[in-house]
Amino acid sequence: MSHHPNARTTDQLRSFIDRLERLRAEKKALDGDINDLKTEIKGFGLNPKAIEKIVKERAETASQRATREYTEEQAQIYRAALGMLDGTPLGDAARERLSRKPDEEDGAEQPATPAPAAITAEDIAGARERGQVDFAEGRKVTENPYVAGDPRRAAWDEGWCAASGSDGMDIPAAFRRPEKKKPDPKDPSDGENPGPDDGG
Amino acid sequence: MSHHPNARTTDQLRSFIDRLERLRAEKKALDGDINDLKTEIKGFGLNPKAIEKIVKERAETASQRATREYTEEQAQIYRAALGMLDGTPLGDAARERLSRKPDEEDGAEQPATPAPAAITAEDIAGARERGQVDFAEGRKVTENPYVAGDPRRAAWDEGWCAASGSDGMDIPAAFRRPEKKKPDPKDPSDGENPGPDDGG
Amino acid sequence: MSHHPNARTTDQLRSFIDRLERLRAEKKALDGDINDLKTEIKGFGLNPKAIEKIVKERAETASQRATREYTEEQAQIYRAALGMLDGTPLGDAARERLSRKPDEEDGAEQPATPAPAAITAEDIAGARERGQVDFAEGRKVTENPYVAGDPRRAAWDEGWCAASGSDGMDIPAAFRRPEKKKPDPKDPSDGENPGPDDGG
Amino acid sequence: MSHHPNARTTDQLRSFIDRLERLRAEKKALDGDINDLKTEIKGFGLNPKAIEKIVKERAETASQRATREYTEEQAQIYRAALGMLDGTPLGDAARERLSRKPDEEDGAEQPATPAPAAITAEDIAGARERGQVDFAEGRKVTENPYVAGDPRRAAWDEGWCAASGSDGMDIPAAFRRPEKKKPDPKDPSDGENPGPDDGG
DNA sequence: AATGCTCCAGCTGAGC
DNA sequence: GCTCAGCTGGAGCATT
Repeated sequence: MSHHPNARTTDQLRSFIDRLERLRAEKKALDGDINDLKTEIKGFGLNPKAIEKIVKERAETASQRATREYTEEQAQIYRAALGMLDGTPLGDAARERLSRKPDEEDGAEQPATPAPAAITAEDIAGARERGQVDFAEGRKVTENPYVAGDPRRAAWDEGWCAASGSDGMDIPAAFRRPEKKKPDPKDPSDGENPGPDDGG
Repeated sequence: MSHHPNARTTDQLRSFIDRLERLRAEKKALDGDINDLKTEIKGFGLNPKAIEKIVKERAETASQRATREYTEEQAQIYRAALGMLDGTPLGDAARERLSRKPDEEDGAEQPATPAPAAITAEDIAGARERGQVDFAEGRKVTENPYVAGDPRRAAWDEGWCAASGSDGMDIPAAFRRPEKKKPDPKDPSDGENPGPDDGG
Repeated sequence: MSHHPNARTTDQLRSFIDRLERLRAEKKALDGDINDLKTEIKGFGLNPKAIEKIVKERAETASQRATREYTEEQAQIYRAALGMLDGTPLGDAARERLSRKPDEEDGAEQPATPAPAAITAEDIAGARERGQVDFAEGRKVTENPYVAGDPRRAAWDEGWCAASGSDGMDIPAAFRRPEKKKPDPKDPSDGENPGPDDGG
Repeated sequence: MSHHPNARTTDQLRSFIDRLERLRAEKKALDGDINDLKTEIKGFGLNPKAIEKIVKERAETASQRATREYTEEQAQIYRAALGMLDGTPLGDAARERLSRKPDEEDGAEQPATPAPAAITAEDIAGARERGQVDFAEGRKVTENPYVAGDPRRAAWDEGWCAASGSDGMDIPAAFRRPEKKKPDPKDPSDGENPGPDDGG
């Protein structure tokens, strides 16, 4: 007993507790940092929630993303069936899905995107460039020349946005979150263009 | 003490506990019912998750919906700026938002939807009907004649889906959830058309 | 098309949604009821949180209870080892646990409670009765004659409490929750007898 | 436009996203570390859940602790009233609370702990030492000479445990978590000394 | 600003 | 052995 060789157990216990507490503290600190960052984002005029959404998406694995999108497609199909499609037409994926014959169901890796046939990567790049040009020439973002379902449509969008982001304005208006002008919660001018009641 | 007028307190206590337990039990029972329902849905070949999504949306208040959509718009704008728009072009709302002049920011209730100018409720109804006809004539869902951004586009979609839902097939293929054909999780043929790994 | 035999799918979809919404609504209603009940309890002068605790305990299975208590014992032993035992001496179970020889660990169902040897159910009943008598004779609840670790101690407690509950006062003082006399959160007279800041 | 001074907005956006992702990653890493630690604890023969409990307690503010203990007291009183006191006699605080006159309710900072009158810090220290001595002399932990309610009781416990922790055994048996010897869930020898079904 | 509630993710025990 | 449902703890949100 002179040299209690295992007050060690108690020491270990103490050490475990210390380590646990330290780890929890670090986690808490990170929470603080994240909050600070969100504040900074808000202060900069951007929308933290939207950014978080993007971060979450980027964190998804391929299969998670697939599942999520797949579910969303089905939801859209159901909405259409129920007559709930309210100004948000079917997405491309849902559209493509509906156009399949029953027996070519999933698995069967057929051409997939039905129409665009001959669209190449260059076409895409071209569309992007054209979006930039169109912006420079004063066309509006609503004047995308490509039809929905055409992959070039998104590319043109990107080009237009890219150009619009480098035009000298400090923050493009649409990027900014509108001022918190406490909108009367009783009349959200429902359905028109709401703007936020920032907390949901 | 013959008539302890307030063993009542203890009785009350007991009663409170009983009531609480009963309520909690009922809640638990409902959880069970919901699970059963989901099983039934799955058994019927529909996707419970997608249905839940719809239910949730329908439960939203106008302002919640507004906020959610608004956040999504901004996220899309950010994605465009980052070059992440991957085949999913800008939604109408985001597009409309980007087309505004900085000074007509939100609040100012100007015409809102920019272009469609003269589109009336009748036009919408007509588009819906045309969707039904087009389905009957064998056109594909991808052949929606209306341009994105045009509200008639969604109406046509609805019409097409409504018609396609009453054509005699028992469950339209696209409604069904594909068989659980254990997709190799290593190769979700990412981006193509995944189908689900239903649990996510 | 005259007799779309399977607008049934859409009908089913609609029905599923209805049922889901109904179930969720019922659940929500129950939440409301529970809240009302808590309000009622508070209004009656009892402590809803404490009651919830009891309800939760009663809902536990034997094995859950066993596990919970076992964990608590170990926590107590650890606390003792760390010198954290702050006026809350070791519980009986922990005490009993510490007194075992290593090799008679658990499983081995030996006499278990070490000392009380000859205490019978009648002794317990007697102790309970004595608690009632002692209350009637004006003894204080702190004057429990049984030593800790003796099962009769709890029985006496129960008897005393039972008697004290039927003495004509409408709600025994200790049952009541003290008025919300906004205690200065800066000086909770920490450690003495705090009373609540009810939310925690 | 030669030096688009505010592709800066997009750059900022990118930066915000990077920072957010980094912070979230660090948090996730910490979760991993915590899990590793728990595994280590388990491997060492100690009970992670019990340790977590201690860590949580230590993290509590004074007022949180006060509230928690207060609620527990009331729960005990209610249990007593309901005849649920199952071998776990009233705690000191509850006992003290019950012994008050209605009008000296809380707030009024009267002597509080009723009896112990003259017990000093030295008495406490003495009791602790005596616990150590008693352990050395072979007394059992159940032979605590102090009556429940007496603060020296806990001190003696601590002393006894401290001594028992340095006696040369590597891990005192009671510290260890028993092996996972799949206890028959039908007969947890409920109420005796259960040992764990570790997860609850 | 603080607290209570709701939702979600991560973990744990059961079942094929 | 792996997946699945259930649960518990934490984070976000609404409210006062």
